[in-house]
Amino acid sequence: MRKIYNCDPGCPVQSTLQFISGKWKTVIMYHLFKNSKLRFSELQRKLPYVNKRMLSKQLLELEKDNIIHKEIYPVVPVKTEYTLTNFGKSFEPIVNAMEIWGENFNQNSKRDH
Amino acid sequence: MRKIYNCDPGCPVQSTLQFISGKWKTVIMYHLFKNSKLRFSELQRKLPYVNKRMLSKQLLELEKDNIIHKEIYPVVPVKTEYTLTNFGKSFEPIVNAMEIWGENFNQNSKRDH
DNA sequence: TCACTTAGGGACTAATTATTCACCTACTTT
DNA sequence: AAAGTAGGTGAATAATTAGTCCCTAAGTGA
Repeated sequence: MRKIYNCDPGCPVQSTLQFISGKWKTVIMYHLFKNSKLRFSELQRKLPYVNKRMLSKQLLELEKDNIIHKEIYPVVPVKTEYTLTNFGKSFEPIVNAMEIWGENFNQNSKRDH
Repeated sequence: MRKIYNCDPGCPVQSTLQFISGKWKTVIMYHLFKNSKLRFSELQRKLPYVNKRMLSKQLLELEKDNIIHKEIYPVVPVKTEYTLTNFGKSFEPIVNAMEIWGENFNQNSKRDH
């Protein structure tokens, strides 16, 4: 279980971190911003370094926090689809800023090498 | 030791996370953006829920990653000052976005209650 | 009938992070 | 001489995260 820190009322960054701290959450959200709808196996392919147990756990937490929505289709074999909720979408500026920073960094690393 | 994940080359968010994941890093950076220069004890006061061992470790990592700069004044008792490097400052859009999101969230929580 | 499919869950262990607590330096104040 | 100060560090422990391996459901195709 995640511990929710009793944030210093003056610290908005802390409030934000409650939801998105964790190593994979923003990455998952990033892929959902890019694709809007992804199946479990598609997410697995996009995050090959995260094993499925972990991925599953992170998705559960994101769902519990109402950041993503899971739709289960009772077909065989079963199919699931994950989408961002409106609440989840409110994190877009943050994920965007992270994306931009990372792209820049990757560019510079390539050049400097 | 932090593990640096061999990022999927296509995942800029991962690149970003290498530097700022961790529970307190962005909070520390946030305070340094607000104040530009802070002593160890001032940071302690701003993050009362983080003990100083942890604070010290996070500061060390941030310094190692060249995100902050530490200036030691050899007076008695010793005095230190932390500032953001230029590299550290490049994270401003991210920390800003987190600040804005958190402020909004705090506002809404207040209203909804 | 056997194997294969997708999307996980359960039990367990390993690795990493966070936290506590006591201790240090080198001088100043009481 | 004892206590206080700022800014830490080391050892030990607690808590959290990550990873492995095996299991299930309910068809489909060979």
